[in-house]
Amino acid sequence: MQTVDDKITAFQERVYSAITRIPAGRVATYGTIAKMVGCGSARAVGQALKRNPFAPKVPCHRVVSASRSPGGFFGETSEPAINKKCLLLKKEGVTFDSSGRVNKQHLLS
DNA sequence: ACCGTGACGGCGA
DNA sequence: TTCGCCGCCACGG
Repeated sequence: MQTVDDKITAFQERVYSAITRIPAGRVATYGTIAKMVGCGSARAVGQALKRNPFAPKVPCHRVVSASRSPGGFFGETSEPAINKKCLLLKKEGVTFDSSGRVNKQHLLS
């Protein structure tokens, strides 16, 4: 990955790489990604994602919380940002329940 | 080098 | 089932 010369740690690059593996119409939880990169903390993944310098390259919108909550979007947990994220997922074929939570059937292992 | 913060997760009330 | 608290990891100041 050398699209930009941003200086990021190997950990972040690792996280981005894992997220890139997520197919459209599917979503993964921060915890799952954490395990992928060999980390036991989903928080660390969130930190890396919020810094995501590869915005369109890395589909961060396909990453949700284990509670099936949308999570955040570009460092913003506000309604508008989340709304945009959910809209993108819906576009990819992801469905949500009445509570606004992602259906687990879309969860990637 | 140290402390505080944060797109979370799991357990308990 | 929902709300709250504590715990983990990595990063910025």
